[in-house]
Amino acid sequence: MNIFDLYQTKITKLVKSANQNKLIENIDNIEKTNVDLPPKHFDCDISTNVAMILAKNNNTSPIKISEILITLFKKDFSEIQDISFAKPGFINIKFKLSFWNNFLKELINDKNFGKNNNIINKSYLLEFVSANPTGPLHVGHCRGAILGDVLANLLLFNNHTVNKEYYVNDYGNQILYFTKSVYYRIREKLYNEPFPKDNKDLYPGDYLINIASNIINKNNNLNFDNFNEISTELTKLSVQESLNLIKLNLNNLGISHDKFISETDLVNNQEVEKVIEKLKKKDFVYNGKIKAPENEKNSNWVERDQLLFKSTYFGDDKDRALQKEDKSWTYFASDTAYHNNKVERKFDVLINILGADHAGYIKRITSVVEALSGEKNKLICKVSQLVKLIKDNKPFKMSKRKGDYITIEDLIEEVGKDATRFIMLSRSSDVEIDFDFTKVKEKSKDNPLYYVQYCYARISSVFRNAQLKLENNIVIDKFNFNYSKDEIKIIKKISEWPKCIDIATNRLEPHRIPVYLYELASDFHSYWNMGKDDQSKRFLTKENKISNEKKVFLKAISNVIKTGMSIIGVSTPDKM
RNA sequence: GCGCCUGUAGCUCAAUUGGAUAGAGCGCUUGGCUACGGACCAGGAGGUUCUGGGUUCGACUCCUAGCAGGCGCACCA
Repeated sequence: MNIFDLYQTKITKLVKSANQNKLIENIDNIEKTNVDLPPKHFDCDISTNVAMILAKNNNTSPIKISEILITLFKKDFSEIQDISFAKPGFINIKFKLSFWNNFLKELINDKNFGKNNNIINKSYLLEFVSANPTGPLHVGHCRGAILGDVLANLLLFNNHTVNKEYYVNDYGNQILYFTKSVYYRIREKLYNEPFPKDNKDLYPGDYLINIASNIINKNNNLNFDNFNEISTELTKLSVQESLNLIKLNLNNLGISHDKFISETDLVNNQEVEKVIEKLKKKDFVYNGKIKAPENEKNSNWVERDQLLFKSTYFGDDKDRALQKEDKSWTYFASDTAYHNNKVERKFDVLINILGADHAGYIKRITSVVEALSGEKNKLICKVSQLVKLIKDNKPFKMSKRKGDYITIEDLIEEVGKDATRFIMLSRSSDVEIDFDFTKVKEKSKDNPLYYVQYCYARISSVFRNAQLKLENNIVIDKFNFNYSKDEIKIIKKISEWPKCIDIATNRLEPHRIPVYLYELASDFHSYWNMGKDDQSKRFLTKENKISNEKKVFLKAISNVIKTGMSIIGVSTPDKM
């Protein structure tokens, strides 16, 4: 139950009937009203701006409107204890205890408390990670990976359908160089030939040695004497080995995709030609030249005639190349084919999670999706900003070349899966994260993750001491508890949970969940410590018994913590 | 030069789609453990929300013009 939505509906209804009874003449902008949380220093529970909204069109003052509405409220809503007007025009409502008792009664055994049951379910295609299959993932990749995974969890929690996909860029020059690198490592192993370290195009990382060994061991029928003869086969094997590493990384982070889509397959199945025909028919493809960029280092700019997509039509800076000089497809062309494939599968919404370094790509890919689907905003691109690594108080630049980078394996080993997920999620994805590797290791004790987990562990401990099981449903007939002000404060916080989920889902901003959970945990710890001075705030009696009132209170808190933590994909241990 | 992101307390960040007196953590500072687990809590100091203009009853939030930092700007992927 979202009490804010509930009251929004109630208020709208009330205003409409006031309108029919000629009490309020003009209610055109009734949609603009909202129901919100009042500031802390007001002794009330919810607040609405409806009087200010209606005052304008009716050419009157908010106080006049509020007088009418308050009278109606008092008549119709028995759960209201107090309702008042506050400058500059808010109506503040305070509920009776019975309201909060009913609220708890509804959510106490509801494992899905927070879910919005009123929204229309949609089908989503969520593409994320999609890192090149040329080696294991590094720390930079994992932010987007976690973001995507949690977005999927959020959408699923709200009953949407979600397909999680990984687009495998196993086509093009990078893959050719990667395969060649593997080839040289194989020759190094078999024939003792030194790896050409001065070739800047090759991948020097040590992990290639393992990949090479694996390929040799699994394929003793292959002849490695001539690269050209085995290049197709070797590409496949090398990509496969890379993907195994990547899947292992993702698995360590608790992430799994439903589907891996191969770029090579799309190209081999003529999907690129198909989509270009489709775009040509709509007159979005032509042969032409691109203008040189206006930066300084364009002295060696070569103007070429190329097959171009008319992305300027959709507001892009320039049209984008689909074909290279040698007539092979650009990355953008095959990605267009992939997105056409997505469009043809008829999802309601497409979402791509991109790293900040690919943000410049968004305009052209959303343009092409609009061209193909005829729908604006069919594709939503979510950018995850950089993770700035800091080591020993210095920025730490990762370099694959030097073998100087932090892998996901390092990270999980040092920090742990749960802490990694929690930290990566606790900031808005629009903001860069400082990830101080040294500090996170040292200070893992005062990590916000533990603060929230500790809350759950404390509640578990109370139930354990009372010989009860926290996960069992609570069976109580009468909810007429006399909660104190400090308890109501936490119950009110719980009532914000559905709103938090709503906003996080609608705006695709999962960071709101760890932020909320931290606040809830903070309120709880604060209450817990009150028990030291005040017997009535202790959960257990001397005989280790717990009252129904306290049982319900704790269960409600633990439900929200548990649900929230499972959405962000971290554990809630009973003991720490 | 252009595009995207960011600019809030000394530092790292929140701020419920435009609400009322802008909140946390760290750091600084004063207190609290014969414990329902102190991985905790209570208090204090700390703000011209980068700047100017605009819209609005109301702006950290929207518009506009700047300033500063980050990322990107070819046929790489």
